Amino acid sequence: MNAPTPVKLSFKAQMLQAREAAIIQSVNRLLAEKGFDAMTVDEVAADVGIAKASLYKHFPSKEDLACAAMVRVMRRAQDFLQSLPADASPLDNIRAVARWTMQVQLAGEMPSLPSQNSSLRATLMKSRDYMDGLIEISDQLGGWIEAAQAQGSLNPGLPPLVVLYTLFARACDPVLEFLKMAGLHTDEQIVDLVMATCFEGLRSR
Amino acid sequence: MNAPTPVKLSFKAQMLQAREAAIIQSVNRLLAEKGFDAMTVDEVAADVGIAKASLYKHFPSKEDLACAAMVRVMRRAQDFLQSLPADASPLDNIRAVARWTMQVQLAGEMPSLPSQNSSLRATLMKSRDYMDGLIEISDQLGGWIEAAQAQGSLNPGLPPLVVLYTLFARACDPVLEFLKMAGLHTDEQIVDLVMATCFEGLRSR
DNA sequence: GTCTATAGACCGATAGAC
DNA sequence: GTCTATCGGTCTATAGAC
Repeated sequence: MNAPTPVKLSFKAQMLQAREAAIIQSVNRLLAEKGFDAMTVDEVAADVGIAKASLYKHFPSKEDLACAAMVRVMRRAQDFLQSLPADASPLDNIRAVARWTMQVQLAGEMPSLPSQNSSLRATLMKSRDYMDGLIEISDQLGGWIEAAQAQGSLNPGLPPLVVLYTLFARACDPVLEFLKMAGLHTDEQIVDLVMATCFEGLRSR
Repeated sequence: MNAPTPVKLSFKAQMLQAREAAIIQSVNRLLAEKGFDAMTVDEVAADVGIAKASLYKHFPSKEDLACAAMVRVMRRAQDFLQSLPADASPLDNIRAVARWTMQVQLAGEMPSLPSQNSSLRATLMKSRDYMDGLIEISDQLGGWIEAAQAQGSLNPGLPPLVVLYTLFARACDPVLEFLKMAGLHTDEQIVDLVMATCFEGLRSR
């Protein structure tokens, strides 16, 4: 066996990477519009335009497909976090993240997983990419939350964990979908309205 | 065929009703703890302690089982609405309903349905009991929302529909489940915290 | 000519329906 | 208790790159 030249290797790797990206994009879209249970592996293969067996060359199970999609959105979230201006206030950063999350969901690009599926949970927990991303995002947000509370722009009476979970929950808030179905507001108006209920609350100020 | 005596009919009806109540209670519990997709009809039959065929005597499909559970919680909600003191303020009533909804969810008695399943949606929409209950609850809450906004206790800048959907969404808020898993707070504390984020918002007042 | 990746048939299990 | 459909996962023959 000859050692493959760097060029050859890079080309093959590029091919693999490109295809994997296409797979993950399809999975992401299908997870967003149908959810994990309703999404079938055959469907994914058909959507990508490859055979099912080829899928299994890349990902050993349906759970791993979903996991890859989750890792992808988390990477996107991390990229967004890094793109925020360094001189912005903690509250502005937190608001920007919440807004971004809702925009992704309204754009139909937020994969939705059932929170009860245990085999899926196990796969996610075993994935270093997923867990590392989750922890890094949580740490980043956690720091901003505590800073915002210290300077009084976020309610200091709330445990930071409650604030963190409340922000995460915006990624799967059914209110966005319901308001979109109602058809009375543009996507941007919907985001503004839910941002208001989230940060200002339902009561008058 | 003899015409059945009133006593006999009432007895038979009672039996049917009792069994149906048992079925719906099992379905409700299973829907709450596993969700619609993960719940199997065999499981329901085993839980009730009857044959699967008997289930189909009562409910023609899995979707109808779920629908019956939804009608049940809606009845419970309507009963709760009627139990509220007549002299309470609109805001107090709204808060009481939100609190009740979260308590039901934390007690593991809130059936959770996938919002994307179209055959399930179709079954719900066709059910007069479900739709009537939903409309009645929405009307009741809608009246309180507008009254609360008129007297300035709820933010009048929010469309009433947004407030209504935000309240409904508390029935499936994943923050409750996450906080419960974290194990740092009692159920009552969790409800208080989420009530605070919902009505007062994340920002300081 | 060899070797890899693919396409598409195929299998076993499971769940809904009757 | 059976029947059928579907889905996750596997197997094999083949096409094409080198």
